[in-house]
Amino acid sequence: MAETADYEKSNFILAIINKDLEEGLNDGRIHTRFPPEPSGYLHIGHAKAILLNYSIARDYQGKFNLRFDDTNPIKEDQEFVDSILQDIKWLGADWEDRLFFTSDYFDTKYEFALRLIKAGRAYVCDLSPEEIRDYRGTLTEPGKDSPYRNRSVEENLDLFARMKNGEFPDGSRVLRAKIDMASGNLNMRDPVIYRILHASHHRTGDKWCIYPMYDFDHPFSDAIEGITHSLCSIEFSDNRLLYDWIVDNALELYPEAVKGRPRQYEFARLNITNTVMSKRKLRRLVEEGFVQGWDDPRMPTIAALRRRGVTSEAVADFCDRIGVARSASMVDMALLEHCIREDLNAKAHRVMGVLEPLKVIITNWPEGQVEWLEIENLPGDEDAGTHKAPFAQEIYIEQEDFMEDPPKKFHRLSPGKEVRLKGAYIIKCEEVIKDSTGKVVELRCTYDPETKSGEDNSGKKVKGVIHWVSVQHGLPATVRLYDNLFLNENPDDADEGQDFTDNINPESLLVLKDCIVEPALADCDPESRFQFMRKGYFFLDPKDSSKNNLVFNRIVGLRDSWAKKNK
RNA sequence: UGGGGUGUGGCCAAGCGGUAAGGCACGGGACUCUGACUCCCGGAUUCGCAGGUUCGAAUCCUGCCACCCCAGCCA
Repeated sequence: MAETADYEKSNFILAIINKDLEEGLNDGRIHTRFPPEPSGYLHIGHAKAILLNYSIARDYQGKFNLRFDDTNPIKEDQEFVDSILQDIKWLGADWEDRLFFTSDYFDTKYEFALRLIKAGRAYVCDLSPEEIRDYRGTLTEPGKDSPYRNRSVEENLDLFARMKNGEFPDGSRVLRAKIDMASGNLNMRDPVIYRILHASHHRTGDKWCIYPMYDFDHPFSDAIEGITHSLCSIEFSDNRLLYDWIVDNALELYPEAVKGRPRQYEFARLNITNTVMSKRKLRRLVEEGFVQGWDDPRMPTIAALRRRGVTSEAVADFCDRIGVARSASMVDMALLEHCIREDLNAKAHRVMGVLEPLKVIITNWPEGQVEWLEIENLPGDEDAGTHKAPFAQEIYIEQEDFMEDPPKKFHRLSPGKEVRLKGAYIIKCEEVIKDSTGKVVELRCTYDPETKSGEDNSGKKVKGVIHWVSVQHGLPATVRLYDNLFLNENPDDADEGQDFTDNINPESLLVLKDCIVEPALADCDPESRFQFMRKGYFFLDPKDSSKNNLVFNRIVGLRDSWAKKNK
């Protein structure tokens, strides 16, 4: 679990909230929201936004809404609503009874549009999409007024009603806010606020053939719900001027519909090294088969993290530690891994699993004898109890724990040397058996009966302790080792003519099919995480694992200073 | 002379005029029946750069520089 920070959590948004509270804004109410569009899967960058909004509401005794921004039926689907709901629940952000859809307010929004028209602040424009773009001007040149800008209120009302009634084809007309075609802020150059879309909506069906645009819809929805602090990412900074324009107009023209004045604040979106976060890129990875799906454990999606075995507590701790600021940043993947290890170290029971087995025969062990040894579930935590592991004449150890010709400071097994088997005895390597190609296939060792774990009176001191599993009792398992999906810290750093997909790590997934795990894992809770001692943290794959076909995902490896030193 | 932002150690990030928090990463050491965990110790004379104001500046002012975002009838 996350430790409580020994310093005051501080960021610019909390500072704003504290100041607002001091000044008595919004009658002291704090109300946030998370507004996903149901058009894709959530990733860890969304988790940052969700947890930020949720924790602010929680910490200030405020409220947190979940509102789907479903204004574009062409891209949206119930399937995504379902997955998003599941992800947010998993993260622990509780919207209580405030699950909304922006489409719930389509009628109110239509009325608001009518009022804008009547106030002479919106007009129906017949320009084609290309013409609208041309009239908009460029970054450095002002735009020019649409020839339809000064239609009469009556004509606008009539045309807008006919748009709504489905009399015009898609793209033929739009409703625009009348603001300023010369504004330096492109969003203010008479933005489109309604477009014609003869598309069936996942919630409203065929009721509408005009749909509001985000810039019109979002601020108004915030105002309707009584949101006080509308947090979004930096790229919406330029939209804030329009956001305020809409809210001002709502307050003036439709006060009975709104519950206050929401303010928009922007913070930097999350980037993490060696992965990608944009919906477009994630979609390509899935559609072009670079990964096996949205929940492939190598993906940064919430679904993938969950499937991999990462806990929501670790994700929350991570989001807490990265902070909230406005500068573009790229957080080191090592921090996420650290948060995962810290969480799992405290709760994952220790078991033994041999990933790449090498058979060892204890020559002086009584044939057929089996001794059930006690293994602590969580060293240092007696309440976690123990479990039993069978020790017998034939065991497996890790191939890499034996070296015929070891380097200095190799604390494991080698010819004539001793090592302790975790929780069992000290053994000595007497003989190395090889196949015709010279590959080591078996070790003959002797054990010292005086060295039983916990009852060792031999006075022997060995540096190395290795894990093992009884051949006779071990359970076969498949283990999937995951590594960064991308070789580069920034996957977009690609050579001329290449793109991020050329930086994919060919070894991001390593499947080991001949692993052996201790029998205690036979009936384990599929929801629990384990530490395979000296190997890392593992989780039963929820999709592919079954009683007779154990499949473990490595959530994250252990820190390994030996491997690092020998790089 | 378009608009909006951002620049604090390798990566995040506090700081808001009183003399550089914290975390990750990294290096060194201790401990260890997980080369894990844990525990110590180490690091910015300096806050994009240059001037200025001040007894005193990362914090205020001026001017530069670098980088990010915006020209969907996407969100």
